[in-house]
Amino acid sequence: MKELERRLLEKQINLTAMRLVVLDYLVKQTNAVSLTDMELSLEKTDRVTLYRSVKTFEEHGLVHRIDDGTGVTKFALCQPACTIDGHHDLHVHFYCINCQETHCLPKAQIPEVKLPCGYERQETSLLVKGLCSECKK
Amino acid sequence: MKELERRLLEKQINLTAMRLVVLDYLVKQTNAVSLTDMELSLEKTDRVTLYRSVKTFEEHGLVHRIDDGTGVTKFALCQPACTIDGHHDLHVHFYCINCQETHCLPKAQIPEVKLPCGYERQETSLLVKGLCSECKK
DNA sequence: AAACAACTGCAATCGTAGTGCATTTATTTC
DNA sequence: GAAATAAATGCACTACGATTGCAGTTGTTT
Repeated sequence: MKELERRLLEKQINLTAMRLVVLDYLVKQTNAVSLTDMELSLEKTDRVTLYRSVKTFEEHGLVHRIDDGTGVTKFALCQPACTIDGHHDLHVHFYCINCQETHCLPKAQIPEVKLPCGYERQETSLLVKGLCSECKK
Repeated sequence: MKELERRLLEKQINLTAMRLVVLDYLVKQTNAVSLTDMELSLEKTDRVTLYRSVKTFEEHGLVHRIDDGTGVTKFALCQPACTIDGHHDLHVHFYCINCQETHCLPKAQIPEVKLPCGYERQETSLLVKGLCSECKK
């Protein structure tokens, strides 16, 4: 359990029982999860508390939010490079239209995009929809 | 006005007064628009009818939906290549965090992305957030 | 003109995001 | 260690976009 505490402190997030539970849940996931996913999986938790816990995590660079086009925001743990100063990981996200799961593809980096003159980039997100390797079989 | 009618018929969309009004509005926009935008701009229109009109347009490859991360779906006219069989245009979308407008960048094509083994791509979307050329000044 | 299909508009529902506030828990200060 | 203060939590409630059901309307076909 010390590992979880270390991860929170490392990002300057105060330790609470709730946050440890949420982080514990997140590290066990292989997919991005929604608030509803968390709410259903974690007993006796309040949705708003989850909402704010995850928001805190996001602000401190511990998780990132993923918009997979379903209209429901999902969350996943960040790579270590993300800090309170910003999310520095530029990986692709994949949404499987069959199993409806959303994965991070850390090995697929978002390529450079040429913007029209005068435009300034601050964030980039790339979402691929299709069939994941499991559903493709 | 014949031009608008032609565009609908070309995509096998039945002509109605409502649809002509919606299409007329869309061709005049330089940004992607939300249902609420349309609702406020077009007098005496019902949100649901707009919803269904745009949905029909989308299904017939006349408009595409854009998820700009704001949680509100936006719509914009497609390039001619889009048909009832799918949307074939792979341009980048840009969301300006200052003016909060969303543009299509037809000249910025989405680069090829290498997926992990076994994954099958069906759609790709790329969103850049930052400052548009107007707001950068 | 009757029959049918397509379209429209109102009412209502659903689900997620988000806020306000009172209570609890943790931390600091004396 | 107790009071004061700050942070975190949980409940109630609001806001809003997306979507469906259904009845009424319009348009088409025969």
